[in-house]
Amino acid sequence: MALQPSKTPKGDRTRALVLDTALRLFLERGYEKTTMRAVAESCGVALGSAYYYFPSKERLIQAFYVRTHQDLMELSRPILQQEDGLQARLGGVLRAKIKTIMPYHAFAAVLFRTAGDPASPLHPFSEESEPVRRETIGLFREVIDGSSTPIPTTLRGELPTLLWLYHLGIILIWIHDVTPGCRRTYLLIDRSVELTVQLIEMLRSPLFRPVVKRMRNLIAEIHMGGVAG
Amino acid sequence: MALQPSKTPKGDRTRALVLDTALRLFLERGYEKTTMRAVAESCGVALGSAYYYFPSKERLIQAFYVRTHQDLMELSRPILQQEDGLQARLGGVLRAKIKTIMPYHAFAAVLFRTAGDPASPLHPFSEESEPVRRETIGLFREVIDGSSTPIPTTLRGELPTLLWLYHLGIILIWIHDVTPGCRRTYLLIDRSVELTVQLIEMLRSPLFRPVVKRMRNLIAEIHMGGVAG
DNA sequence: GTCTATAACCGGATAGAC
DNA sequence: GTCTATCCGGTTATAGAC
Repeated sequence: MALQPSKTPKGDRTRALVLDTALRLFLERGYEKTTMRAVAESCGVALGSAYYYFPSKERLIQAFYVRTHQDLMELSRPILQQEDGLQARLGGVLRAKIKTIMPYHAFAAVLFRTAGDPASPLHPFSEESEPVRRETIGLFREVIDGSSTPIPTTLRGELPTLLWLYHLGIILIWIHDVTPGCRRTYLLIDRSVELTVQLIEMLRSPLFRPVVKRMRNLIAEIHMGGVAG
Repeated sequence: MALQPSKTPKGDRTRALVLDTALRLFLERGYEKTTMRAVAESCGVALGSAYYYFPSKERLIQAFYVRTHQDLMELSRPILQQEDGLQARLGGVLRAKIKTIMPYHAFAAVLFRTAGDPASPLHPFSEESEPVRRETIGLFREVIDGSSTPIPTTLRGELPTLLWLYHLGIILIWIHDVTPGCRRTYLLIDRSVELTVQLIEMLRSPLFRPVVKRMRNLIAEIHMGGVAG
């Protein structure tokens, strides 16, 4: 995670205090309006101390990613134990993802705006995001592997990464969703999961052999370029 | 374009001067390292004057979008006049797009990092981007309409927007492309255009009627939510 | 070596005089 | 429409305390 805990218990406590305070203030007044000075003051440490633990304001966001990711992993476990249809597994995990980030919807825009910036340590394809990305892709592999629905073997290797990209798309839509309770996002999850499962089932037909093969080559090319690699 | 040129010729000149200087400095030393003070100093106006024309540093980027977009429209005209196969038309326009933005590859990251931020006036789905977006989607409509390749009628309405999204994906890959001359991006354009055309042709089969219908509903849902609407 | 605190620095943005 | 002066907040330097 590269967010190395400090060496002493005291440091750990201070670190957690700063992070909790920051996330709370982000929720209360948004990211931009929360100054580092306010975070430090609000939890009774000096500005320099906050920077000792978090080298930049952005790093506080990374901690947020890690935190909600852990929530997702926990929420997913019972789902993957109980369900065995692909549709229920995939839909369950996606709904769980939205559930974990829902409290932060008000300032989600800022949290995810680095998504397009390869220079930022926070964008989903970056080195720093690698552990979380790997785990999430692994989660989608589990979604597939534990499912009773037969998967086209030619696509089995790539599918987890594709589903991860798909889940990024859902998050993008959630960011823009203004319906109460983000109903629309949940609706879109249901609809698109249905469609996705239908497509996956179709792709098993030998009719699609050439198209699937071409897709695989394309995905392999993209991987070589470093994206999602 | 909402980048209203000012009423007086003098203002016009100053405005253009600031913009040209800014883009030049962005090219020379990158976006982050170009300070507004440097832009102002470098073209002999006061800092406040630069801000009189561009209310924020970000707005200079918007001017860049508009400029390269105009380049694309011009480059596309001869292509669409000469080619009539879908593959040649789509591929030609996408290669032209990359050509127009290629000089800015070094700082492309920054230019496009707002892609995920709904709060920014610059992200592709925003109100301010609407004119450019509408024109670009129109360009893709022309790509389809003037093509000799038959298009599944059920998808004809949505296809331009889908192609526009696909072109955003290509740009995302280009941003991350480190191969000399961005060879990989051009290769991926060729490969993915081939695949896309093949998929479009397949979707004409009545076999796909239910899937296509479901896709249409899904896209309509997303439109209603405001994304790409 | 681990942590805290204070005082700058730097650059984006704004106010208000002319 | 152009300027100067100033604010504001992220970030950094540094001096020391434990």
